[in-house]
Amino acid sequence: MMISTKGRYALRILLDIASAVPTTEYISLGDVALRQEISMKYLEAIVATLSRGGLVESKRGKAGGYRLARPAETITVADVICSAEGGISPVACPECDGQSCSRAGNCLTVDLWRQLDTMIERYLTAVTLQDLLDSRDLSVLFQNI
Amino acid sequence: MMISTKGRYALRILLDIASAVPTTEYISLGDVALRQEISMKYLEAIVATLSRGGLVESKRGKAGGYRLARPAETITVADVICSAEGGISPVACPECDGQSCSRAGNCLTVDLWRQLDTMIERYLTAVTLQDLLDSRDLSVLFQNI
DNA sequence: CACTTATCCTATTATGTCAATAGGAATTTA
DNA sequence: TAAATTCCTATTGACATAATAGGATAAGTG
Repeated sequence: MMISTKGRYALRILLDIASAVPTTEYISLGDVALRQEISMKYLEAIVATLSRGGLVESKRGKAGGYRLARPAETITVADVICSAEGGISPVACPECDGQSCSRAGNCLTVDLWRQLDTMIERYLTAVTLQDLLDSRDLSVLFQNI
Repeated sequence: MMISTKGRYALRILLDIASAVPTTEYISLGDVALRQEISMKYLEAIVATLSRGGLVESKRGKAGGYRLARPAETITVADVICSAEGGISPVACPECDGQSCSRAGNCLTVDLWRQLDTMIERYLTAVTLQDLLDSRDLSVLFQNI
């Protein structure tokens, strides 16, 4: 789980779309496919989930396409990954939720994974699409978390 | 990739072994299996990689088993995950290494994933088996990174 | 020397998710 | 009507993970 091709592609796709000069313009997946060298069909599948997640708006038919549903400053990388992959947590931790946690030995690790989750989520929430578009130095954000 | 069952189990196994009262004692996988409720055979597979990674020492035959190869203070969670899963990076990033990075659009994301890797690795390197055994408050370590 | 308890070694299977593709239906514009 | 595009449902292939199986080797014990 965590960050697979789907998530990485989703981010690239959104950055591509967000680069449109009037941000109100609709970008077709055909154009994105050419620029990003990802197959149309796969793009469709990924964008569908982004659309369901409310990150992009679509317009069908000729001269249709996709555009961001919100300003790039308000869309975080966490939003993108969550939407594309249905979650961020790097640890699918069955021990955490429920009964099996009764064993004392396990619970030594629960806090570790929780803390890790928190950390990753904070970081990815701190970075927006606009930050990436501006090629901002992320190590600054990294310090401030 | 990232942290799968194998990695989580590996950590639990090592903590179990590390809990032995004289730390020089050899703990059999049979005992670990009972306490951790993991099948012997699966344990064997996981411990084999930990052994190859130099984290545990074994003793064969009757009254044999496993013990830590180094003090628990010197074994980090990063060591364990690396050994069990062959790496930590949550992003298998083919864009990062090599030719396809020529496209400018992609490179907006490379720094993000690098930074994330660094962050996770630092955190998991900051936590040792002993920290977990002591049930130390990890949020303190978390702040100091 | 047997016997028992272990680790070790090499396969194999089953499951599931990911990555990618395929074909066509619905919609909008010109 | 025609072209371009999003939408919808299904399917496939490949691969990694999770787990199991059977036996070989080693070491202690009576």
